[in-house]
Parts: sequence; structure tokens; C-alpha cells
Amino acid sequence: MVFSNRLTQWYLQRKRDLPWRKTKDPYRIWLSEIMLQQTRIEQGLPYYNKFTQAYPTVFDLAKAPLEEVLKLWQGLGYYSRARNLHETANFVANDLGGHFPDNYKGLKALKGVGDYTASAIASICYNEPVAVVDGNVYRVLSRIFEISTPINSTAGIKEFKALAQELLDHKDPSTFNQAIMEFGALHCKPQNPLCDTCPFNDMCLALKNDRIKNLPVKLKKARVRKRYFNYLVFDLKDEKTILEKREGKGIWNGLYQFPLIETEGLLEEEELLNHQEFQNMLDSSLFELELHNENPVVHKLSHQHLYTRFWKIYTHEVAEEAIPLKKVTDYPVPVLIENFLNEYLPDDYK
DNA sequence: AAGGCGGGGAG
DNA sequence: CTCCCAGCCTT
Repeated sequence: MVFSNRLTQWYLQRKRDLPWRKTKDPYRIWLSEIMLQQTRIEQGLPYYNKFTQAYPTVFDLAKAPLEEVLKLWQGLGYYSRARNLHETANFVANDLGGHFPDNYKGLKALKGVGDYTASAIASICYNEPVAVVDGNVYRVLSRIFEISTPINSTAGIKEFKALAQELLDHKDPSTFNQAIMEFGALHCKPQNPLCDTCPFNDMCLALKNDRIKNLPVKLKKARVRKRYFNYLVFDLKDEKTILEKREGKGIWNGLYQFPLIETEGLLEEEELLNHQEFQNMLDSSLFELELHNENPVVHKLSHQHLYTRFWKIYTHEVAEEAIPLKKVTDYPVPVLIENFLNEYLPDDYK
């Protein structure tokens, strides 16, 4: 039996019941694909439901404030996705009359839509024969065909795309693409793949040569960077505090946080008091400083470890930009801040 | 070609 | 701990 038929047969029996599989509406397919970039389905699913409920059409999403979109996105990570999502929604709503491009090339030109996402939308919504290559596809193909080219090298990206395109069922690219990804996610898993019951176990070269555990090959990335964050939690006596918006290219762009003093290492109270940035923020000496957590919270990103301490500052000098403590949960914040708020704020403030 | 960008789950 | 997830963008 040809490759695509084996795969499809497996898929029709084993596929999960997922909301975006009940529609071909390009808006909803696009939304689901953006959310699922580098994101497990179990993690993205509740966000998909929230978004489709809050924004049933691309027009609803387009006219929503970016801040509101970021708040709904809070916790899903890779926040540039939310910013691009909002920008593309506006482009589609305002410049394309609400109609998404109906082919790979047009889709690929959208902000936040790369080769994978354009292929997924084009094949699922418009039956265009373009193969998707995501993490699942790399794994499945590298094993069955025993390909050792690193999947994150230029050569590997090209090689796997060409192979996927060759195997693609041109009569039903939508089913084929979803099937190979689902197969990778549920059957040809990273650890402990189910080779015994695999529909390809008679032809899988990695299985035959006992190389399942070595494939796919991936080039190592740089080690994680350690950073030391000191957050200043202001003005608690007046039920007001200060939040600042993160701008620029670093982490959490567009999200809010307490005023931050970043240092080279862990800070003692004396060192913080003498720190130039700290003194610039507090022109008065009428305040009390209290360390909230002696042991730093270690917030782990895939590329950075943030050793974080929260310092409470009691003062009656309420700054101009201060906001009521009850309002802080209206702002989109990183999970690091969200966790602090959940521990710190009274229940009726949330 | 390489690095940056989140958060969570599995083993 | 390590690895990976329905990747994309910038430099």
C-alpha cells in the first residue's frame, strides 16, 4: 500500500476530536495554526475556545484593542504571535475585505505566517497540494527513511520539505497533512514510540537499524542565560502600585510588569538601597523596604533563567502613573508576575 | 547561518 | 535535570 493510504487509514481510526477539525473557515484555521506554533494542543485548546468565543470573526479580532488581545493571550507565550495576529487581522479585515488569501503564496506574505502555517491553511482550507513540515513531520520522516540530516539546518529543512511534498497525497492534501502530524503526535512520539503497532513497522529504516532513539538529529542551541530581576512592588498602603510596559525586542514585549532593576547577581538589601536606578526612582527617603521572598523565584524560559526577587515598598508618595491595586489584573502580564499576584493579592482583587 | 522568543508537560 | 511542542522573525 502506498504511504499516504497507510497513513490516512491510521488517521481515520485514531484522530482526535478537535474543534478546528469541524470547520474550513480560514479565519479559524489560521487562528488555530498561529496558536499551535511551538505549542502543544492541550495547552492551546482553551485559548482557541476563548478567542473564537470573544472574536467569532476576523472583524471582531481586528477591532479589539491590542491590549485586550494580549490579555487573552496571557500565559500562552511567544507574545509576538499575538501582536502579529492582531496586525494580520486588521490587514485582512481592512485591506482584504475580510477575506484571507486563498493560496500558499498569499498566505505566506501575512505577518506571523511562515512556510508551515501557509501550507497548513492552504491545504486545509483550499486543498492546495503543499506539504506541511512541523516537528512531528521531521520526526516521522527522519525515522521511517532514516535521515540523519539535522532538522534545523538549511539542508535539512530543504530535504524534509521535498520529501514531504513527494509523499503528499495530491488528491487530499488536507487529510494527509493533518494525518502525518497526528501520527507523529500520538504514535511516532519523541519518547517510547509505539513501534509494535506501527503501520510502517515493516518499512521503517530506523526501526530496522535500531536508530529510533537517535532520530531526528537536531543541532544544539546555545546554553541558557542567567538573569537577576528585582521587582519593586510599590505603594501598598494606598492600595496603588506601579506597572511599566515592556517595550523593545526582548522578552515579553508589550506586557506589563513592576518597575524592574536588573543586576549581575543576587542583591542584598543594602546593595539595592545604594543602587543608582533605585535611588533615581525613590527621590524621597520616606519609605519602608521589605523583601518579599528571600529565596529567588526561578522562572525558566527556554533560553533564560530569571532569578527573581520581589521587594515591597511602602510609601505615601503616590506617583502620577500609579494604578489601583484592584486594576492590575486588567493588564496583560508575564506568568512570572501573574504567579506573584495570585500569591500576593487578596482573593477579591482578582 | 544563528540567535531570540514562553510556558508547560513528559520521562 | 533534558527534550520537545501543529515555528517565525531578525540580524
